[in-house]
Amino acid sequence: MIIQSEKKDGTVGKALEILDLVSAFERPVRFSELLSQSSHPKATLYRFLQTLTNQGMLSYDEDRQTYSMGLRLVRLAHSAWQNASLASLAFETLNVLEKQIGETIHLAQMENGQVLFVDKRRSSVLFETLAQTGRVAPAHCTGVGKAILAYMSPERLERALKQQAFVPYTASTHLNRESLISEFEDIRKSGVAFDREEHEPGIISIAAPILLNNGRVVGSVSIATTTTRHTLKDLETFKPALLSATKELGEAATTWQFPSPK
Amino acid sequence: MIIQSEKKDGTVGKALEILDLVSAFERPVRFSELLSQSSHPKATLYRFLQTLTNQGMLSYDEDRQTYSMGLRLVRLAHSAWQNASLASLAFETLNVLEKQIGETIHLAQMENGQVLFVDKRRSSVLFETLAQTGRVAPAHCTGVGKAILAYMSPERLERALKQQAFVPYTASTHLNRESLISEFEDIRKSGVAFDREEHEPGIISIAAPILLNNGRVVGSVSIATTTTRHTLKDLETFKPALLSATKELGEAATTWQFPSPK
DNA sequence: CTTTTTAGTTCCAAATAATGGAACTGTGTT
DNA sequence: AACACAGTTCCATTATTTGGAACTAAAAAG
Repeated sequence: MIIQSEKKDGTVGKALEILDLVSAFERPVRFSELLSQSSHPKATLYRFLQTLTNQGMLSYDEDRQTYSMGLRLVRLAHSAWQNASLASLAFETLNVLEKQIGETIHLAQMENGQVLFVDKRRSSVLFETLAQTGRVAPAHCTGVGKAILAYMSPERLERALKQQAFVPYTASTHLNRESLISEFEDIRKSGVAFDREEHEPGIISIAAPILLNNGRVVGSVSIATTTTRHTLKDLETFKPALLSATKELGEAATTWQFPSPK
Repeated sequence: MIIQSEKKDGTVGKALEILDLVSAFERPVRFSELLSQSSHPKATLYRFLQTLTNQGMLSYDEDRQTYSMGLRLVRLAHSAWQNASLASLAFETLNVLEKQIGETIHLAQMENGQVLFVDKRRSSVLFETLAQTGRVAPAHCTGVGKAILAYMSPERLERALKQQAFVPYTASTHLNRESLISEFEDIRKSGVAFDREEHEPGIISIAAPILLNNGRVVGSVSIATTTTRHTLKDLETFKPALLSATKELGEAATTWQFPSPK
């Protein structure tokens, strides 16, 4: 879905590419399945899988001869989540917002042109959005994604747009760069981005960027609901609470010296 | 704390070692700090950090010149957590147990000789244990750890014991292999392991292994509390509920063909 | 303001590790 | 028993990693 950056990072880059490959299957996968999806020769792929398994980045089921993602990733990711994501910083603010709003709340950051959810609060168990912590979604068709894109520097934006595949998830999904960009001015004017069922039918959201003092955008927060429960107009009423939360987060991120993305 | 397995896995292994190194700092870290902790020459370490940053496994803060863990790990770990951990499998069972017991519940698996928490339910916010999802703890001084060790095959156990550093966290922590092993027979006889303030003063727990039909242990569940709220005797009363939950999980894991660790 | 120290970055020939075609092994199938 | 197929090992060739040293930029000392 996402157009991969074709950087040359030697052996390490290739190995990590294989992690992405295994991850894409979302289930235990056989050697031959991976081989058919990979450009590497048999022996090369085999050796990579051995190394990664050995290292705990993958796990191998001997009985079924299948590879899946390894638990070492869970350990390493905990560290990332704690020390390099907005999640720890935002914990209390999201608690407050959650209580105040009573709808599903997402905290997202950009990762390689995609939206990465680093926290999620689900007030109602009656509906599930696709998002969970650690999950990714396309940027071009989500509230959180558009809220971030609209505030990016031209260079960052250019890089991010190149990574968008503009997959048409629903009838209202932006289908190309121009259509998407045309929305940005409105977003900057109002300070919020709406997801008008662009990713999932029946799911709408309002999202706002988290901005550092220097103007750089580091992430975004969204309030999501279903069309059966609320209209876009209803979401508008959450705007003050949302903006107050994102303002607080922006200040916290600045104070805590959260890295400004270039 | 953990004795690293000194396997030679070429460039990829070395790169991943550096991820562990950065992770160990638990905060953004400068090049020179890493250099002093690493056996690599300056230029080599420098190149590794570049590659890993480039790949999103680390993130680099240009202003402060510090490295932290990268968000790509969070994305990859989501996949691991969903498809290769007991967490998805155990979700409902833990929900039930949580309601039934009203104490903190942990779901753990082994990762490189350490206990890795793959889910945690905190019924009371009044006390915090060190455990969170993705966090690791030593095996030799935790209920979840001992419950797993006691049921391991001799070969697995030997490997795991070699990785124990026997750090004395409290006065009751097992200080050597023999002391630890001497407890295993009791654990197997009763089916549960107790943490008698061996990891954190004031924190006790009862834990039980999750066993596949073929007898292999894949993880464990614990119920933890504080000494101010309960005694070890009180924990004993949770035993039936705990064992019923782990039995259910063992059956589920067998049915769903959860990989048997060798 | 100049010198010195320290931290981070680049370079390149030598050393080492990755590569992949082909041969091999083991399991299941006709 | 012969075959097909998935997975594994081998090893000479090729390409990448390696790290000492030189370099640059920024900070501290004089």
